[in-house]
Amino acid sequence: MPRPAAALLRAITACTGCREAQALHSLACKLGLASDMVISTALLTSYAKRGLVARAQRLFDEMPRRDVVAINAMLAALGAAGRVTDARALFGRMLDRTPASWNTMVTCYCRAGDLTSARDVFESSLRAMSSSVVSWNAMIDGYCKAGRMDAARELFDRMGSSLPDVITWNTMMAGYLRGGDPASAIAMFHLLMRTQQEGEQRLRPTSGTMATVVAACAQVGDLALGRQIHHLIQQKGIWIDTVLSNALMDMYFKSGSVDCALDVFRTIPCSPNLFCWNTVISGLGMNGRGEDAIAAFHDMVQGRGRPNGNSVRPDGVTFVALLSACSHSGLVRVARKFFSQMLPVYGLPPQSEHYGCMVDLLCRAGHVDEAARLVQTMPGRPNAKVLGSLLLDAHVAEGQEGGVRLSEWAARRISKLDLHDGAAYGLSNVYASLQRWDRVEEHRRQVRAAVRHAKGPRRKRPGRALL
DNA sequence: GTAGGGTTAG
Repeated sequence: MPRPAAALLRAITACTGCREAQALHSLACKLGLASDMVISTALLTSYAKRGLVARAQRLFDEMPRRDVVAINAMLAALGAAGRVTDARALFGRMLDRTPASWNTMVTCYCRAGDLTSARDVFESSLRAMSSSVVSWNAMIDGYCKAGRMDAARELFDRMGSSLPDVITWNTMMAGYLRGGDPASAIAMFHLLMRTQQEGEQRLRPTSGTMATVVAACAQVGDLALGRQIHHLIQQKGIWIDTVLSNALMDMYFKSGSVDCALDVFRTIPCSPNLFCWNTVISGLGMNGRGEDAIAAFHDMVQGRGRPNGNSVRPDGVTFVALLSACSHSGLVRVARKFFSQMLPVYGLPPQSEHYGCMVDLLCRAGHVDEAARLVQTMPGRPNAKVLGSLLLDAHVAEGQEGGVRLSEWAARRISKLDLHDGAAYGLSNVYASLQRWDRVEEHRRQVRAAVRHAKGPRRKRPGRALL
């Protein structure tokens, strides 16, 4: 490939924005490289990654010739956009399919939640002798993400001992973790280490393996194992990327080892990204270090805190972390300021979880009336999250009759929401803790009645008010 | 140039 084409290709694969992709596209045209199949395929993928399927499609349609890689790229673009029917049609027209074509279809169906079709395509790929370990991994991941760990495990076991690669193991571990079974994720990690020691050199754990098992340690609260794994990571010289850094920091923060967490933060190999900052801010907050959390926030937006650090734009999660940090440390005035700056300064309209944080914070500080005003003036109808905060926190303002009244107002509003939300069932307990036994019975009757109503033949659409 | 996994809040 001539030098300008190679340079252009590198730029296309590395580019990050829509306008950048468009600029590189027109550059390719001016250089007379637009008809180059490799360049066009890279551009197609670049558009697809930014969610610009229509542009990707046009590029594809205008290609004078299309090889199997170009078609596979288009197939993936359609799949990522959820256009299952179009993907299937294109796949059906393909004369020679590579394993990547089959795998793309499996992933496409899995993402659309159609596991039956995914399984059909997967089995066909086995029959067509066009499968690879990637097909198995894609299918297993589909089951994992659908919460069907039994089916995932069955496939994993069917693979035998030589076919699974480290990604297969990572997928299974992550599946267990996401499915709320961190103990099984840890068990698989031990099994992986044993298998590797028995001579499977392909099964060297990656930073992804370590991130998952560390997250599992954090969930079961096994700091001892977590530390051991941290040592193992250093001993094996596994590269601690931002993902693994986050998992380690999170584990240390959750176990109260703030200094260890900050040590990890200081040694992140590149400039910390949004995820890293969010982890640090929430971690400091949950350890009662509200002032430090706020300082971290300022470092984040100003690009300080690290030599040659970049400025990072906060997102909604950042503000949940920041506001709850304020809440844990009783920093009411600062929280009000940040909350009011969200839209005008940072361009982030407060969501219900942010209102929830503010309600939580105001109630804890005894500003029950202000919390009530906030909920009553928030745009849209307050949902179970916000009302739940109000319900659970308003009576914390002890001895305040207003608090109890507000709690009850929230309870009534919740009972008008969809009861399948689960929040309504928690109500009885709150009443009980308020020692209002008369209301407990009354509420339980309401819940029973509403559930009967919900199960009845005239079931309304879920998510709508029942009363 | 195309196909698979991993981290963050409450």
